[in-house]
Amino acid sequence: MTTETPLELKQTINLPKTDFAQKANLGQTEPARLERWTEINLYQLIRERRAGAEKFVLHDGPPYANADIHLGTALNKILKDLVVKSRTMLGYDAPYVPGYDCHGLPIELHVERKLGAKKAGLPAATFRRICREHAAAALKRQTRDFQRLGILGLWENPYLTMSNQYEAETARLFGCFVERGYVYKGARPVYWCIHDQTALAEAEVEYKEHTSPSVYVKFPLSNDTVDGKAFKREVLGSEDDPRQIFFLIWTTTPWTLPANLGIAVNPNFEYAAIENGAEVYIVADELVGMVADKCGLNRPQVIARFPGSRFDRLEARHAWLERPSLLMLGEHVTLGGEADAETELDVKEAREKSATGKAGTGLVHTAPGHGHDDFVIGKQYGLEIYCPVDNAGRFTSEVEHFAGERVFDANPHIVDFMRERGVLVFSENYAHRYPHCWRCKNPVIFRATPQWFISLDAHTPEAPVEVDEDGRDRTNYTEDEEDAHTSLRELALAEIERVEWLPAWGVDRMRNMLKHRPDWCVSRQRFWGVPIPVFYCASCQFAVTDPTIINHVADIFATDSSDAWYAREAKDLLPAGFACPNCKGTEFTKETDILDVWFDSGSSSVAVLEHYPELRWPADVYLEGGDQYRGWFNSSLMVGLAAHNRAPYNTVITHGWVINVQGAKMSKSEGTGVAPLEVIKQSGAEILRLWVASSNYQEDVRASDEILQRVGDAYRKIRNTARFALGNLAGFDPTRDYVPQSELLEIDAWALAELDAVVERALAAYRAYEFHTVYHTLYNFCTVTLSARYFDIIKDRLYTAAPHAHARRSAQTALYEIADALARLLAPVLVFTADEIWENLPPLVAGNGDVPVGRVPSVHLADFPVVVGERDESLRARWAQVYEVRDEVLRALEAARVSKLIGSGLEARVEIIARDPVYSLLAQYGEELRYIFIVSQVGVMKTENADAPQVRVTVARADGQKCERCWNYSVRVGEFTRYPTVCERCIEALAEIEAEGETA
RNA sequence: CGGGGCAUAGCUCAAUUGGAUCGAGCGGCUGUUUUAUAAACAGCGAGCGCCGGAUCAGCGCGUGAUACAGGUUCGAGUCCUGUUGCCCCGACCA
Repeated sequence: MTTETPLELKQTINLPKTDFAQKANLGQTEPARLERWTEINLYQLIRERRAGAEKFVLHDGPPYANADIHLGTALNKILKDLVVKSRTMLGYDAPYVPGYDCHGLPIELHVERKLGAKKAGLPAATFRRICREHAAAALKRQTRDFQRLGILGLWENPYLTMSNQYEAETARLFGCFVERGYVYKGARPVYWCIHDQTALAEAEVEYKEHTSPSVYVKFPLSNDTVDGKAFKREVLGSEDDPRQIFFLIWTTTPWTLPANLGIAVNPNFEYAAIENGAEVYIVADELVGMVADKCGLNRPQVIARFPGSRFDRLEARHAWLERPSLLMLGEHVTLGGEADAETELDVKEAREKSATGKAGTGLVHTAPGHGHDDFVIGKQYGLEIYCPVDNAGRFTSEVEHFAGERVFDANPHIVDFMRERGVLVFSENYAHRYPHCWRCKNPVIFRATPQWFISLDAHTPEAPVEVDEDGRDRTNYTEDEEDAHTSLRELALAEIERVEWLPAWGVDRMRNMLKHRPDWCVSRQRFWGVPIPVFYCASCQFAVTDPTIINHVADIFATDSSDAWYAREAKDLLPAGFACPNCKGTEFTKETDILDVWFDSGSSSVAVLEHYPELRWPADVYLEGGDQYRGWFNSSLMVGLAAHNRAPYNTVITHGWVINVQGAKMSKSEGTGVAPLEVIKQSGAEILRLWVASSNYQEDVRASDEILQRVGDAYRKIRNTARFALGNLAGFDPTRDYVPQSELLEIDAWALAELDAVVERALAAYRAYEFHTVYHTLYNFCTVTLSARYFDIIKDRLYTAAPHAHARRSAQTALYEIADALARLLAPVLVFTADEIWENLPPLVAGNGDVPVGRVPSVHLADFPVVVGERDESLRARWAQVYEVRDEVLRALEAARVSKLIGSGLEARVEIIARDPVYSLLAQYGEELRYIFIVSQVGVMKTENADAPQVRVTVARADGQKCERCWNYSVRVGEFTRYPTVCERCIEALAEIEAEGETA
């Protein structure tokens, strides 16, 4: 018996103690931690630690190095980081090499705007240098922001599509396509300014009001073909009927009529044949009235009706030229009447307004060289991409009657001409929005120009392809038995079936796209990109497309960058002594087109995965937004097939778009956007990361202030849960105090069984890339299992038992396992907080052999917890029932509280009358029940009455006095002279504490 | 217009793949504790009647709900058809 004075009771309570702050202050602590990671070079440490482990390669789709990051970019990068970190902790060696897409039009446009008038006369090389600097600056800012998000990767050496090595590889890969015979030169309509004599990108045209002649023109049915005769018989009853059948078309660009090669109809529309004297016109049934009004036909008699599909491949004659015009089926044909307008915008506007009856006949004049839809359908039907208009917008000599005239000047002449010929049914002026050049403000035209294409359907070198004045070339095609006869499209369609798509509908979307996509036009009439490495013989115009030459050029790019294309003469880019294979000429000019930037980024799998030693081809995972089905997933697939006959990815994951609460698209201009950098500044990157993890990214993801508020609440709950565990581990030395499984108190064993189930669920979810399941599992575990139940119950034991007491060590053992597992499971999501938890776990000091000594310096170097399995499921089931009874008790306590019987639950004595299964369950726990229910006394009685409720709970005031130390009520308070205000339980604890001379 | 997707509580998500009356957490409201304290825990969630001045409790009745409308099925959030709304792609935004 000690003779010292009694202890201060408050000092004998083991209150939580930890450096793990309650308030996260993420805005400040995150950057500090990032700095520490940089100091120890955490990413490299992870690489070293995983060296030799099985590889897992996520290949980063390069964001465009133009603007600053927005919420969508953040979502994309955080998801990738979740994949990389979780695979790492699952034991893989999962390196992450980020990249940037550096070439392309948006940067050019940006630079042009900045330069303004100064751009004129600037050498291409200088212009490219400025573009390069702009991209470099943008990607630097992006890198800083990505790192701030807590994303670990090879930030000091990302891949850049504008690096020498990358540009060289891009050129070589173009050579691969050439070698396989997929590359050809064809024509394709682009916006063309006849004033500046240059191609324009869509972003470079402006739409303004413009008045065009609107004309209705009749194209006669060919009466001398078999099909034509049959059709005539169908309409008029006899092929000898003197009446002539005409297809009535409408257009606002009469100057494109000389290039007419076809007429498109919608296969799903009804068309009518109407009589006008000795002539019969075919127009869309719905538009008969409108057309008749306009064209001044009285009381048109409908003599027959057909679905549009009936006209497929019928032949009409050109309105005045000795040339056929082919009837074709196209879904782009609308009744709005504007589908044959020569601009995309007109078409779109018509669609949006779903305008009816403004103009049109439902039959669309088609000139494949002068319109986008025309081009697509023309290709489909094998029409020539015919464009008899030169750079200056003048008709070429082959155009009868109008050769040499500028197209806009020719318009009225053509109208007059048609009127004289009697092929014009009606004309009027038509005001609409029409594209104009953004620089010179003149109206632009659609004009087919020579372009390089990659064929989706070429099977062999001899496959028929389009030829233009430059001819085509198929050098050095190697007869590779296996795939020589397989087209890119076929290869691609077969390959995507082997790829795993998440979500699964991705394969449908991809298949659909591949089936219908046109040949890939890889030419861009621009400067900021990888030049198409092709030469033209100065004397015979022969196009040199030779993989050997291309590789020679690529070697130059590798050392001098593709700027060399602009800085050097053709002869300095060709091997010494190279002569034209066709005419032996030795003078060459360079191709001026550059490659489509999708070719750049599509090349990344080879250019990056085969370049960085830590990576490998193919990638395990691509993960991008759903817009990339047509973009990067597609171009990467093409390049993969050309290079290695295989898709460059095993799994493709897509995420949805970020939208606001109303489900509308995020828009900065409307103020509905959430700025990621703002969120980071105010709440921390963790909140953004937790938001990503909480959302089901396979659908569109919602973001708003309220949602982020909720996520912030959740963060604090998780943080406090961890803090409670850490605080109660003060003084716990795992190597000394750890209680073996078999000696744990039952509820502690239960908590660990629950933890194990959580670990199992979380790991399965991580493996399946279902991060929101991880989040909900962990969050639910924190709120319900731990905070509301386990922690609340064990508080009494942790605080009031003697520090060394077995019961306390038992709880601490569970807390230790929980905190450790939480840190690991949270690490991919809460990268900063998990590391902070990790640091605040009790130190592992001198070991006794059972527990490993020391801990890796960061949780990101650790593995996920291991699933024990073989859980005692009966334990979990039993406790589930106990908690059901507990809920009943809590309800009863609340009622007692409302009626002012009690305040704190410890002021209560609970009496339970239960029927059997429940009674015997409760009986097992006996004295424990008061701790489980957090009341001072519990009495359990059995009833045999089958009419009684299973459980009946009544509440009374607890007997005895409140113990000053543990606040439980006991009739024995006051019995103990040394500590007269304390209960029998505390007396024992105090005795132990005094004996050991220890406080918490 | 075409291709693809989505729609469950104010918010984030479940629902054993066609199984019974659709759930959890959060938020909200109302309280309790002051030993996780810038915290923790709990209860509550249409309405009507018994009910007569009001409140609480109890008991009883009973309604509704997976965007909307149909269909298949013994049975549908889940499968089919259509409609509406929103998103993505066809326009170089992830």
